Amino acid sequence: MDKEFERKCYELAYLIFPDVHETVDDLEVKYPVRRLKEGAYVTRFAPSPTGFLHTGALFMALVNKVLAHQSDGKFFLRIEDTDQKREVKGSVKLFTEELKAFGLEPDEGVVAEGKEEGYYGPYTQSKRADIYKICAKHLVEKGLAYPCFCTTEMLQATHDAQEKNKVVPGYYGIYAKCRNISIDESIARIKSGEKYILRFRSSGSHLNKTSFIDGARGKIEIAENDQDVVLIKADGLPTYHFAHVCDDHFMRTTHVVRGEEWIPSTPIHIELFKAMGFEAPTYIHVPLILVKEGNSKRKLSKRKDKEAAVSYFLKAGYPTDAVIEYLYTILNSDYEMWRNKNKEASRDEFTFKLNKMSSAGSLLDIMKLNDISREIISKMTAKEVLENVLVWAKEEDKELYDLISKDLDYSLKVFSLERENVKKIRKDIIKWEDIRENFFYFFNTLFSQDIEKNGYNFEYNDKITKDIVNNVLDAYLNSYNQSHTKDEWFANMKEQANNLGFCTDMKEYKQNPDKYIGSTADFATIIRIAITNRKNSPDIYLIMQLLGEDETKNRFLKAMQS
RNA sequence: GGCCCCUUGGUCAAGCGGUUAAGACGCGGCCCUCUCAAGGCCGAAUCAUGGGUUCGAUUCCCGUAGGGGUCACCA
Repeated sequence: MDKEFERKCYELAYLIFPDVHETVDDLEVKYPVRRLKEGAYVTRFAPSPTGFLHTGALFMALVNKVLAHQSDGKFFLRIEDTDQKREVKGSVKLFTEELKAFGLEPDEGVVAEGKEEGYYGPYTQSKRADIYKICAKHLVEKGLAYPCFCTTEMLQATHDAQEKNKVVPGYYGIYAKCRNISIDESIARIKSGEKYILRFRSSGSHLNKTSFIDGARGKIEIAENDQDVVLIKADGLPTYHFAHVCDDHFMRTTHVVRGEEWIPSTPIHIELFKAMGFEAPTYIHVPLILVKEGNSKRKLSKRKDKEAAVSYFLKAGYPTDAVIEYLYTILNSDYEMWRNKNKEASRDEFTFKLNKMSSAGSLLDIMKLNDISREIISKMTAKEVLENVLVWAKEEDKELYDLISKDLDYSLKVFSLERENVKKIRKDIIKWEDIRENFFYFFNTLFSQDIEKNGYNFEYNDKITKDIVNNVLDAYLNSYNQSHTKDEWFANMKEQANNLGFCTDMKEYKQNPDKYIGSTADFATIIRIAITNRKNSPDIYLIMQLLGEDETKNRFLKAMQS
């Protein structure tokens, strides 16, 4: 009887997979266990090519890479393209380029569009059909997989009835209609050309509990799987569940890092690994990155949140290093502490610990990222800033790129402003996008554009009238001397201010504001606006030195004529 | 709804039975100052809730609430 059943299973397997001659054992030989140092992690990043790289995915890739590299292991990239309907072309190119931009390029696998490296490939699921067939055939032979002839409508009807009767929905037990079809009948129906898919024959029960040790969370207890999940879809490609098992076994993945949304389906995977006779990897479920909406939190959504796409950070010009540094702070709870003690150290010196990984979802904190980014940029030399800005502007702000690259020596001086040879480095750039607003007045074209668009923003009031402004500018222009030192320059400004009725003693001014037109600060503000058309700016002395005497004087004249 | 995960200030969080409950970002104030950014100093702000266990609970156990996830021939 058993022998007879076994024979029939083989017959069915042969009928379904007439062209498959290799066996699972052949694959074991073809993809041998990796020869790596004891304790080395083999991890992977396995996105679906659906159009854009999600910020949460970047986080996942980071965890994977850090774990692998910290243990002298391997980190590979696999493309999970078994859902052809959702596939967006160009995704692979985008993913590989963006990962590279953040320093998260894989050691193995899909390294660029149309380019794979490594001995465990192919690393694109749609090219692995043969492997899945071999594995599926193996299960059919063992009686652990069977053809299912149910139509989508039938499945839907069952599902609805289950919902109505408040029983656990799904394809299992008595609801698994095709599970008990005899092999003879299955063979006959397949031969007659009836359409079918392949399902797993689960031996579990949701009444029983099973558990697994999550690498970050510890023991997780959960109901056993009893669903006869689909293994091979009508299009001949495997479902995620089956592909995951076949791929991660034969790619010899040791640790699967994935989002916590996968916890509920882990029992399926564990049962599948067991059915195939494979050892399951260690699962590490990481929290989702959330965003605040009203009083609650939700997953970063690509439709609502621009930050959900990694490309946002690239476009805005955040140094990729800043984004990674920020991600580290939510990756390991003691990272910030470590960073404060080791300000100059490389991140590679930090030991990432799985048990220090937060298990609650974190809110994406743009303010924090901004702070980190500002700090990182403040540590760059003018030359580094220039190089970074050029790379960014070339892609994102062509006009700015042309202006900056026209006179590199001048641009370098501009970026040196309050950056080099100073005690206190200016910290007002968060991302390269900010460069335009912070430095536009150094470029005549942009300065003129600004005046044209906004006019001068002198803040006239009862005391500071248009006449006063013109008097200030006139007096200042006439006394202006480009060769003044900073002290001479300041002394001169005070003198001019004093002559026109401004108070040059702040304490005195605060006590008797009515006696004066304004203070030195007000006087300086008028000068500042003439030069930059902004109320706030870095040291105006330095700005005028950089602009040069002619341009400085031009700007005073221009302001007076307005 | 079933099942699972999570819960310390606005945010990221340290804490592992006894603490004035760290630190960082953000916020407020003051100082410095030609303005801004920065910097210095100071400050406000947290253990979701109810029961246990204990001499003592933020910490251990149970329940409740809240948030999130998941229940496809998607991944």
